[in-house]
Amino acid sequence: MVLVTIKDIAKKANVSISTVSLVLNNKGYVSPETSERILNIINDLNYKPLHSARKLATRKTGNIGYIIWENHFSEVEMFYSQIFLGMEYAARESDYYILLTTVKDDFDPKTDLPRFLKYNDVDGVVLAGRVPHSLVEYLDKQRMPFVLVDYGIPGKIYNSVLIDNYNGAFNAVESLIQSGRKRIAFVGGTFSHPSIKERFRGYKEGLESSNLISDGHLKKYTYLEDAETSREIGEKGVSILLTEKLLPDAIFCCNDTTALGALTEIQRKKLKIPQDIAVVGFDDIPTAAFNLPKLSTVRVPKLLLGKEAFKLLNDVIDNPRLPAQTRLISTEFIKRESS
Amino acid sequence: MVLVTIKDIAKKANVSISTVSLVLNNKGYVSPETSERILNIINDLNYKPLHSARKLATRKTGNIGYIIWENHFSEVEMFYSQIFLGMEYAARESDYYILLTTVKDDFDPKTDLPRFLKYNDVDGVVLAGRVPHSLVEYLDKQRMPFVLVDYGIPGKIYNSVLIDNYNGAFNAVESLIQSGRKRIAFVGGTFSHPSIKERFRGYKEGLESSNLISDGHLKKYTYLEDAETSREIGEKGVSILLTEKLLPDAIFCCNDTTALGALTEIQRKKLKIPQDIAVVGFDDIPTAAFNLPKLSTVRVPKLLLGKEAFKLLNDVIDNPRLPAQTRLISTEFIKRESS
DNA sequence: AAAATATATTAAAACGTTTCGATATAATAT
DNA sequence: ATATTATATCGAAACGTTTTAATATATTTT
Repeated sequence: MVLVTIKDIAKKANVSISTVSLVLNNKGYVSPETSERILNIINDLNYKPLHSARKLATRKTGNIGYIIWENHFSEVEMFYSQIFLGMEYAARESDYYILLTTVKDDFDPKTDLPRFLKYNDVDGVVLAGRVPHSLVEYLDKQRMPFVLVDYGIPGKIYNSVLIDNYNGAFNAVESLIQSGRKRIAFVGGTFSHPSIKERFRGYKEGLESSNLISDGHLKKYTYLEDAETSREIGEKGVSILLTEKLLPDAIFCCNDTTALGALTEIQRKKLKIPQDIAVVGFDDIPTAAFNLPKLSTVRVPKLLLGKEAFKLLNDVIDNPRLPAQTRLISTEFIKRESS
Repeated sequence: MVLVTIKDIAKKANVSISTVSLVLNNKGYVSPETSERILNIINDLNYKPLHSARKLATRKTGNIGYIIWENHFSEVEMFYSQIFLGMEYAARESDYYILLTTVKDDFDPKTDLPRFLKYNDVDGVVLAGRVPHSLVEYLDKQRMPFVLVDYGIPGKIYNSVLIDNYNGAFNAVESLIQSGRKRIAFVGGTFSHPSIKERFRGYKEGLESSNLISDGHLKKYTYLEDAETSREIGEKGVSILLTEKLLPDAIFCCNDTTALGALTEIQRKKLKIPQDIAVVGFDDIPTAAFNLPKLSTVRVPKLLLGKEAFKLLNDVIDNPRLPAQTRLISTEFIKRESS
């Protein structure tokens, strides 16, 4: 079972190697008859161009890297794995392979560079979620094409695919208001993350647009902690919010993980969901639909995020000096049992 | 910023290309002085051999594939992603890259072959968890080196890395017995999966070894459903088990996902965990530690599974005609709040 | 002292592609 | 009728490695 090469095809078709190559990449002029004959032979012999040879000749690697923070990958939520899957689906239509790797929190470009960057084995990189700024700067300096997904660095403009967090939050709050809620609280972590900031802004302006934001509202009904989001933050946030004389009648959480914690704590305090307090999350992670009660949330189309990131990266690779652009992906409010 | 090639190194070191290649792969005879000189220059110029050129010359792809069933990747649990991460860690010490892809449930080798197999872009493959038998047969026929992780096909012997499910279950049951439980039930799904079968066997023999398995015990206290494991199965199983006159005082679930469902249902029935009923799961998925109550479980070292799979696959690639072998990975019982 | 072996280095071929001219013919414009 | 352009094909170089066989010198064995 020896390898079938382009030479074999050329010989059998009575043409030169160049001609076969031309039909393979459909470039240049090849007569329809020749082309078809070659194509048939390629098919008959089940010929597949050797990746490494091809890549050597074209001086491309044919790979793109996908980098996420280690904690994000190991964590309960599948958020970033779903984005990866979206990329992988998109990649299937291309001839790129995707190399997934994680970076540690205390990443240092000097020593911790992912292998595929160290050895120049990728043509571009997608960075998902919170990611070391030093890594982004490194890529920028090396002129390695890259795209950020669901993250941004304040003051910098990079190619990125972002969730429309503002409108997602705005709409969710609007829905709560429409179902009669008056005292809508906010619980959130990682306030340094731009996405969370935007969700907070959407929450605030949602309230403002209905004149529901009295003096001191935010002071009373906001719990913000600058730590990685977790169920614990949700639990802690709720337990503090419930010390107010006038209890909140709804809680908008910065994401589902936090919201799940909030649900637990509310139940522990023997309050009814959604009768006493409604809860809404953000992201629509799988657990959200399985929890009891089922969590209302803002759905983020994760596969689509991955697909768009892949497409944008391709554009950047093909045209590296294009000015940086941002593509906004819109969300959808999913009403379940908790609101 | 042009590419530094082996030629540049050779020129600067006043040696031939061959010599540089020899030190690069430390093969053959090169004097220590020359070797060091070359190494220094390589370092100074930050030379990295071009992957594609190297792979073209050695007729290897430098990639290995990681295939999992699509549902396993998209699901709540991170089980198979953790195995992937273990492989990725191991791969970092090698010069392999790992290509992750998913296959659909109704996979057909004729049409759905992963791209890296279709185009011969991998040197070997790791298959994790339940996986289409037709795919395994295809790989076998093609003499593509492969390793199964956490799965086996009845009647076939393939290279595989398996969890010691039997002893894990046996020990878990033993621990329940030691804490005084007498009527230990079993709840499980996907009975066609060999791992689950083994867990059941460990459960059964654990009971037998303490003479706790009276006539009709299994009939009364076993709930088996041949569907993909889920929280629902846990809930359903418990709700049925709780119709017995003599309630079980412990439930051993085939995995954590099922156990989480069991917990929910027990709480819904207003029974106390672990006072009335103890619950033990299997796998130790991240959620297990965050749930309320925290789930006792049998920890499966997922990173290690990945690492061992990678190592075994390397052995198989280097020596394809070795008889198939199975490596068993042992587990650890983790006692938390639910038992 | 000659033969055999170990050490050190190299030239050149090979790996399987793509691509750049060059060449030849056919079709169209002048 | 000639010049120009479009169509079709190909030879050869290039991409950056590894590897085989050859050569040369140094060391050891007989």
